[in-house]
Amino acid sequence: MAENAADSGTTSRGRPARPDLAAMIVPLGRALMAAEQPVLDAHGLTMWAYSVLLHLDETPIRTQAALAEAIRADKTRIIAVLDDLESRKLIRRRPDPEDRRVRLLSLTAEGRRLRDATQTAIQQGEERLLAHLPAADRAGFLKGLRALSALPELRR
Amino acid sequence: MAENAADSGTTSRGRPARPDLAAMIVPLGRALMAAEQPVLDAHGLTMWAYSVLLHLDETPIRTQAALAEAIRADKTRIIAVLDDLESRKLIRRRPDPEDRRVRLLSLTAEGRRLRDATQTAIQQGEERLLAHLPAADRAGFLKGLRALSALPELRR
DNA sequence: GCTTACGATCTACGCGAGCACATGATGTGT
DNA sequence: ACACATCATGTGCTCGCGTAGATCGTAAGC
Repeated sequence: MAENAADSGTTSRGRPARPDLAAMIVPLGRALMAAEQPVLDAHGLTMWAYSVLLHLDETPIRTQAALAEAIRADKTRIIAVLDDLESRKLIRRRPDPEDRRVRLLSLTAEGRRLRDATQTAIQQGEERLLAHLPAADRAGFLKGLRALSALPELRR
Repeated sequence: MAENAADSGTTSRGRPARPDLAAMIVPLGRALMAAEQPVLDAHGLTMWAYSVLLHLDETPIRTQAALAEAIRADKTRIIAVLDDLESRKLIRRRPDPEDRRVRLLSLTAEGRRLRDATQTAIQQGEERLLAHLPAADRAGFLKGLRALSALPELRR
């Protein structure tokens, strides 16, 4: 069918049939972050703090360096974030009795509550956006997005 | 069906059924840009320069400020980029006879050639990624992505 | 015990990006 | 003519971030 060239991404002669993926995805990411910002502000969290809360009890995180890498933050930058979260009793940070060099990080009940409340609010905003898509496109988009996110090629 | 809760984004009790969109899209965008970088280097273009070439004859751009806004760049930053592109004869920049304050920007033939070559190379890389998706998901992903990119809510 | 390795922390440096303001050339309204 | 707006451009400030190196406490191997 005539769509074949478009499906493969380029027409037979030169000019591509779609914008670059990055040219669509990067601005979309920017817009999503901008939409998140007021929600985060309302919950008293920075992006980094929110990232920390999100990742904290997903995978058992042992070292702060590991956490920093997981959320793609600099390990020197994460410290102030953790200090703040700890002082607000959202996370716990105490020396591992097994190896007192490492600080064991864990969410407090309050931290978990705040994370859930924030994430719910954020995803409600996202749902309003997704509502603009026809159901089929929306499902396909999410499925494709999750699959791409899981690709090891993009992990690093 | 059991998928309904997941489709609406949250389960009945609290914890969401999917990662935040931004948490998937932003890293994906980063990865795509990282994948683009070597290609751009090979073609002697920066991101900004490539953005300029991409946008230049899509919409009739009159002022440099308009171009800057279109590619979401700072209008003071774009000048050096234009200087470089002009000195390499990839774009033309000359005063509008109608209004000699504005500089009319246009792609040269060589600029168009370089843009096409670069974009083709970039999209080939993207296609290798998309190839990991089942055809149905891939089509749905692209369709959803294009629809979301076109949403006016995200435009600004 | 000594040496080496590792984790957390701090400080200093540099880069890239956005923002605000100034300037010079040019248009436009009165 | 004069006041004001607009465009391109330059300059300097500030932020956020990443990198590198130093320090301190702690482990682990010899």
